[in-house]
Amino acid sequence: MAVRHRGEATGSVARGRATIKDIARVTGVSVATVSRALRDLPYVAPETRARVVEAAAELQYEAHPQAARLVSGRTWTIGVVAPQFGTWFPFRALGGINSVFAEAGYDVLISMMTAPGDRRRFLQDARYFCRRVDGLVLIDTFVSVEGDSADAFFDRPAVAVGERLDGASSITIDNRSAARRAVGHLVELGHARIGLVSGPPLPDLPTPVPGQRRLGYEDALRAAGLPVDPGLAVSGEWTAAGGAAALASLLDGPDPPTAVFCMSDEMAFGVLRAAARGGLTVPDDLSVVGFDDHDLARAMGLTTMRQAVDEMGVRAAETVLGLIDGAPATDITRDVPLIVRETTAKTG
Amino acid sequence: MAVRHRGEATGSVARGRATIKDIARVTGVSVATVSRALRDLPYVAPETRARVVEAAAELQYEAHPQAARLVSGRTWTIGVVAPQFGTWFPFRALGGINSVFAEAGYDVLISMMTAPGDRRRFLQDARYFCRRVDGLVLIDTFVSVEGDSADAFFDRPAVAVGERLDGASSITIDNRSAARRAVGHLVELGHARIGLVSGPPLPDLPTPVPGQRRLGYEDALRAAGLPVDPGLAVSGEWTAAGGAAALASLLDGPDPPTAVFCMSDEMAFGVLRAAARGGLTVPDDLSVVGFDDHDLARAMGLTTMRQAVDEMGVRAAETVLGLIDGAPATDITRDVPLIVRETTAKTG
DNA sequence: GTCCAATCTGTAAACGTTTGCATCCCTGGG
DNA sequence: CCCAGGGATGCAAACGTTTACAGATTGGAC
Repeated sequence: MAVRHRGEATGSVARGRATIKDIARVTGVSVATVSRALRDLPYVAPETRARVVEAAAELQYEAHPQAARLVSGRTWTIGVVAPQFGTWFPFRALGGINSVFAEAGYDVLISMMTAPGDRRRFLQDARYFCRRVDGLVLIDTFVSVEGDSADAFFDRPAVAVGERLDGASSITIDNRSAARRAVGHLVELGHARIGLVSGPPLPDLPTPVPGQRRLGYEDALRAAGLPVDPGLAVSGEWTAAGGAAALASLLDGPDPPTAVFCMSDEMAFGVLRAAARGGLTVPDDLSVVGFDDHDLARAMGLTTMRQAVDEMGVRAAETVLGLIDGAPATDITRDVPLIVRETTAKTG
Repeated sequence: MAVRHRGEATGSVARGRATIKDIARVTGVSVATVSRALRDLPYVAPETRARVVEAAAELQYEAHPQAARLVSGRTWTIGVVAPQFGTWFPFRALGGINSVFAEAGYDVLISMMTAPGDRRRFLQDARYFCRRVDGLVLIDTFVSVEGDSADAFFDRPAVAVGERLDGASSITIDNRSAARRAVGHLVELGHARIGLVSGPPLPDLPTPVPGQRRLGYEDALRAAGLPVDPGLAVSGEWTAAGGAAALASLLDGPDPPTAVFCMSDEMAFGVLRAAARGGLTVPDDLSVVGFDDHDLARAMGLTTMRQAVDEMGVRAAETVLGLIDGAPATDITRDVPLIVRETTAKTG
């Protein structure tokens, strides 16, 4: 239990604070008028407003948000929940999300799912978390609330990024089609044995993403009349280390691939590194295509599928703002362009 | 101006909420007793507490944080401010910070400085931001508040990570000594011409970090009796692209270095890439040492100075918690061990 | 049996805003 | 001259808790 007794003395000493009451006394108007003047509401005489504003500055008045929140019911805060703020995707999205809300005058509260897949604790915490926010952005959360749809459960406008969630708006990509195009690119270059470096399989994480991308991979092979060899698909952690290990096991096989499609750029970086250590030259001996357009992908010359995560964050934030203003729910599917760089080439 | 009128109707419909008053009515005790029972305060009969807890569960009671905050004065929220949540360092720290506060029952509010160096706007916003939090973590913020020390300005316990701030606690590293050891490692390997790939010079960002690291670099050279050649020091963006550009200019010179010390791993990645494109083999033709121990450094085999950023975040968070409980301010300087991997070797 | 302290509970006053309603004043149209 | 209407303001009731204080009840020590 994270409950603490609230009464303890604190080390900090609060300096005397001015309240709207003080401003009212100084200017000789009522607190109601002060409140209205400070918020630019109509029905305040310009001259009165000026006096109030001046007095507020004079007294170094700083609004007390908690009080306003209590009565108005709005918290002017948005919650962002992500499985863990340690991986590239949610972090990058957070940047975009934050910029929009900051501009709109909202605070951003973050909540991390303690452990990926710890759904019970998440749902328990989520209930309380919601109370403090006007809206929610769910990044890669993949919670489905049995019975309840998301909006009923959270009782707040919510938008999911990277997933589709029942009862919430969403910003997603078509993972299957993107994967198909990534692998299609390799096919066009003449590759016939194309490996798949996949993220962890379903049971570990309740996300449909790896499954969809795998389907896209198979789609592309079938479309080209190529066989789908299960021996060419390996999975591992969503990290560079995972990618390196995956490639090692691929190269161990009897008939190694001439190209690989990686489900994330971080895995691709590991693949690149493992290839170099194994004496393979990229792209001459091995073509590699990643997924994400990670910050380092450009510098690495990695061919990849661009998932503009920060923009997805921006769109998600804008959608939340819209929902708060009463706009209907929407599902946005974003394009995922292929960015050809230097890790893919025609087969020799 | 980010001021909005608060009165607008929202799209969401609040479901009927139970308050402690309802619980009081149902159980037949007073609200005071309910409040005490729910918070595990002493002087509540066990049987009463049980009834209250049961009723709360029955009514699906969810506490209303705003109200509690108003009267108790504590917000149970911590503010984290960073220059921009787009770079690796603050992001990584955020992970550690968040985990500690989540465990301790605090919310984490984030605030991004809109533009690096936009001090005026930051200070203006900061005042209001403070009011909503019980404590602050300042990541790489490098604000100095003229006249006021940080604790007086914020009027809240504050700890800085990555910098030392007047009037705040801090979690820092000794940048000069770390750089000296990094370059010392290269010296020990027999390198005599050692390049420096530096972050942007001072005027761009009010941080002493690049300056300190440069001093450490020079220390190491002088200690080894090597000349300090200004032509061997180039600076660029803190990114892989910046690193790549820096190396290119270094290789352009009349007498290129056999080793380089990079002020960040991301720059080092760019250097690695540029070296490969330039036909240089690492570490045979060029030794490279980075700084940070970025997530990808291990997978890249990069020799680097380990700055365990997530742990720094953890320590920072713990320090804030301590300050809130009245502990005295502290300045922690963390070790920065050299991690030797595969990008450094003896000169041929 | 008295008294004191400790335990338990209730009453009511905060906390600093927002907001519905009432009031007052002024202007202009009839 | 009267009245309608709207602008400007004030009054006071919320909002949902926490907490100082005061009672009430016990149990044990004298």
